[in-house]
Amino acid sequence: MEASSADSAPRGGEPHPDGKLTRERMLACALEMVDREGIDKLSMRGLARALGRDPMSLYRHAANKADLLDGVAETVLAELTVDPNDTDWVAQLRAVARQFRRIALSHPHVVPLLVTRPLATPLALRPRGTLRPLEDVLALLTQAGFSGADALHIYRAVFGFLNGHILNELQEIVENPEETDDLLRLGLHRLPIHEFPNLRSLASVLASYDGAAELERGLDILLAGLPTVSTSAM
Amino acid sequence: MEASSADSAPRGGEPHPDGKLTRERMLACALEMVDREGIDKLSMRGLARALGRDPMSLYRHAANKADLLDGVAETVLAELTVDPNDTDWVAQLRAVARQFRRIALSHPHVVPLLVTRPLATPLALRPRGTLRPLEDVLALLTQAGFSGADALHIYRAVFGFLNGHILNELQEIVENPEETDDLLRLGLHRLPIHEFPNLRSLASVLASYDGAAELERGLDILLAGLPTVSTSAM
DNA sequence: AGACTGATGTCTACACCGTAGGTCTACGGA
DNA sequence: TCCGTAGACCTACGGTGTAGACATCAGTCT
Repeated sequence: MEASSADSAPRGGEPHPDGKLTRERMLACALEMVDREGIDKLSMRGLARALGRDPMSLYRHAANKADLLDGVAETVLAELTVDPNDTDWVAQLRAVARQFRRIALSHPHVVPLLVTRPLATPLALRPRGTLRPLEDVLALLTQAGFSGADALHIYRAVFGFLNGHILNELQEIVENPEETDDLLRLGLHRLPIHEFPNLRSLASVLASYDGAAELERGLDILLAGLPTVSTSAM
Repeated sequence: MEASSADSAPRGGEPHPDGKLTRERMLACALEMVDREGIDKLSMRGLARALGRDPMSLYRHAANKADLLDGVAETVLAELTVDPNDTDWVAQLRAVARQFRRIALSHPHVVPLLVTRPLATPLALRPRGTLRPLEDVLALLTQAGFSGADALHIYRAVFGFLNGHILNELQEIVENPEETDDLLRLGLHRLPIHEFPNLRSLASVLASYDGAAELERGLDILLAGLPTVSTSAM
């Protein structure tokens, strides 16, 4: 008996960790694997191996692999909390934005899921945890006196910008981190000089990218510009 | 001879279209398939079938499947043209933005590639066609009198916003297009009323989303705000 | 002319994948 | 006591990406 159960969970994690397998445990483990090795290294079989279970048991807690990925995205997004009762809506949105950035940076491999999964699913069918921030921001803004339409508009502007920003920030990858010369560090020396003169000349600027500052400046522009245009154009 | 060649390319497209298989032809076919059925329905074998070739021949023109996907993204992005000599940089950026939106909307299934692929590759190793718009925008802005650093900053702001916007716009999916009632059309009736009151009450606003207008308003805010902050904060 | 070389296409094979369908077990309520 | 149901497991099927060996052929050099 022990032989067969040991055989059914041969490699990796504990053979039978303890107690039952819950959706949370499964998602937590999946998140850990994605954080470590990236999305496309996550397989149902590999996840089951890490949990010490049979691959098929996962389907008790997730309908699909797609559903599992949705769950991972939801888990990460659940770290984001919005206080709909804050009376200073600008400050609250800033706080949310900083939070969002921090979460994205600490789970960079999940970001593709965050931006990509909603493209496949109509709003109302998305995992509920995903809709929570939307609902809460709407509450925040209507309590601040905005109409529903304007609230939605502001939500879209802020989160659109936020998604764009973290996509930008996560693209800053240094090729040879140990190099001291910026041009070599970024690998820009391979670009033909006559084809990409501007890009090459920006090596030092590219190397000193400051994501946090960039986010703040974007928010400055956005939050300053938003209320002035919001009602007039709709 | 004919028998064996017909056997090697059994289903789908022409058996041996004509002439050689080029990278362009392969990418064009791949793009077509992605546009039709989405990214994850694209397999090397399926693509080969559609081309009437052996799956392995694809590897003469793409190192990987990843490389092939990069190629598809590059192909699409190549439709984007920037005129670096336009003396009105604001107008030119607006034109680029509208172009970008149009391209993204006509290849919605490629958008995940566009926003996601650069996350894996350091700037200098990205497909050249992908860097072309960046270089050209930098040229446009430095010719307009901006410093390199400011030019880069503006590029990031605009394209970050652009990415965010189209991610937003592509999320607008109606569940039952034939329904007339907005709440049902969007499927919002499934959301528990007491948990998502704000969201549910916005059915009509959600249903009348106008992407083009939204883009213009965002550009208004961004382009108005950008020059005023650009040098002062760096 | 003949040999060599490199690009291109083809075939086979391998390890891995997602998951349909069925079975075994344990348990809680009737 | 019996049944229903939830959880876990096993087997099996039809796919996947791609390594590695081989075939074909155009061109180039001798």
